[in-house]
Amino acid sequence: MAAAQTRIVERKEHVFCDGDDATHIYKVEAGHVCIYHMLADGRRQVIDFAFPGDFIGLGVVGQHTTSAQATELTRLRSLPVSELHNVVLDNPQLGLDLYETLSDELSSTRELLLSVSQRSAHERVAGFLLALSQRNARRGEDADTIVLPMTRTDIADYLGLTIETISRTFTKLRRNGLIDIEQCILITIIDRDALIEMAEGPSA
Amino acid sequence: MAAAQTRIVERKEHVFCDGDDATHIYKVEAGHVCIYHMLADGRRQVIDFAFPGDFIGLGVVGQHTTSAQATELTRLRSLPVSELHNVVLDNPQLGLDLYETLSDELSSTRELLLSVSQRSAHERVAGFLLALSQRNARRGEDADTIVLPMTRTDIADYLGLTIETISRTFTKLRRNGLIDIEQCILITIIDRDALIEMAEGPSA
DNA sequence: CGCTAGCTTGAGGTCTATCAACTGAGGTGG
DNA sequence: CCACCTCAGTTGATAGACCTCAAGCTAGCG
Repeated sequence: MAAAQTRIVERKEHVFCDGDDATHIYKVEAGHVCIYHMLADGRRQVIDFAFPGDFIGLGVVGQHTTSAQATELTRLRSLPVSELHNVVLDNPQLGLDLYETLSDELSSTRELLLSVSQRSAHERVAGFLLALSQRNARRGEDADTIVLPMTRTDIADYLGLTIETISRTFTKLRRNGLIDIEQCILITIIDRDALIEMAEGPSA
Repeated sequence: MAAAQTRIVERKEHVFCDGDDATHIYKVEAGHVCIYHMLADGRRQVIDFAFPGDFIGLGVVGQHTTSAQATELTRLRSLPVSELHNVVLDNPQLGLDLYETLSDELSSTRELLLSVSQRSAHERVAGFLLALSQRNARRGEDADTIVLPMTRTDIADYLGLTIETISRTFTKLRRNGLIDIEQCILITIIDRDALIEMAEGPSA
């Protein structure tokens, strides 16, 4: 990663846009990035949220087919894809690594597809919170305290719901004592088992 | 592909199952394969339909995370993944090719996600038929005649709808003169423009 | 000829979107 | 320092799309 450079992106600023030439790949160092797809009629599908340590812009050959927008002040490291090609040809193992990274991305997109397609609003929201919690745990942070780095709109477009439904579901979870919410963005998991049960759906 | 072997799979028989070791990759030569994911409570998400010429089993490192079931008598060519690894290490370019293949798969999964998440039942079904039509056209076959190689249940689980909704939507398309249906599986596109308009949704 | 699997059709109910009003926080300018 | 504005979120009422349950139909097959 000799040719890697640091790039700072403001809140709401785009890292790249749909249709841009895919010139770089990026690694998030600090902050968060929202990856999404836009339809002609204004409907939006959020595909992923990139957290510190995550790569974005991978698996793209010509032009980007998604847009990437920082949800807050974000620091990235960028590597030109031309460089990437050279590095891969020199080092075949890296090609396999990229293949595996991409394969992870594929399976997480499938997981999201499954949620959006088959699960109710409650299940999706509960599952979303648990996924964030697990991410915290993996990073050695507190699994029960979640700081949401994205807006309700982002969550809604990610889960295929409306902001009203997200809001109502959060409120219901709070009323039922499963979670606590402070200042909209700080979520504390109180009854994890109930949350898991809700995420898993009716019979399971 | 020196080590490739032919394999015949009966209708309803599985090529591989969720949890199996990913020992081979396959190329469909004749017939059709349905790739899906199963939830504990019986809900199913069909991820893809593999047509002749398509690869299946790519992008998997340890165990399969999906199941693959033939929808009819199907002929495959199989290559052990051990072989694949060797070939890639010998030939770095192939690694990049796999990377690109996988990247196509990722973008088509995202496309499906977009449909399931943001589009109405009518839009999804119309889009599904048009996609099949385009596939025919690409293969030099008649773009207006579609032979469905899968059941209503498969389509429903693919589009995140119920079989009843699929059936009703087909009936409505037929009544409105957009398509013709013979013996459930033979679909003829009559008014392609109207079908495109329906697939694209309200404003677009 | 009866059976099963897959498909169609109908009636009724529910979940979530839509529309709309309200609240609170944060920023800006007078 | 306060008034004003905007943006994000919450809450309520209503409507509609799709699911669920149920019955009937057709084709293939033993």
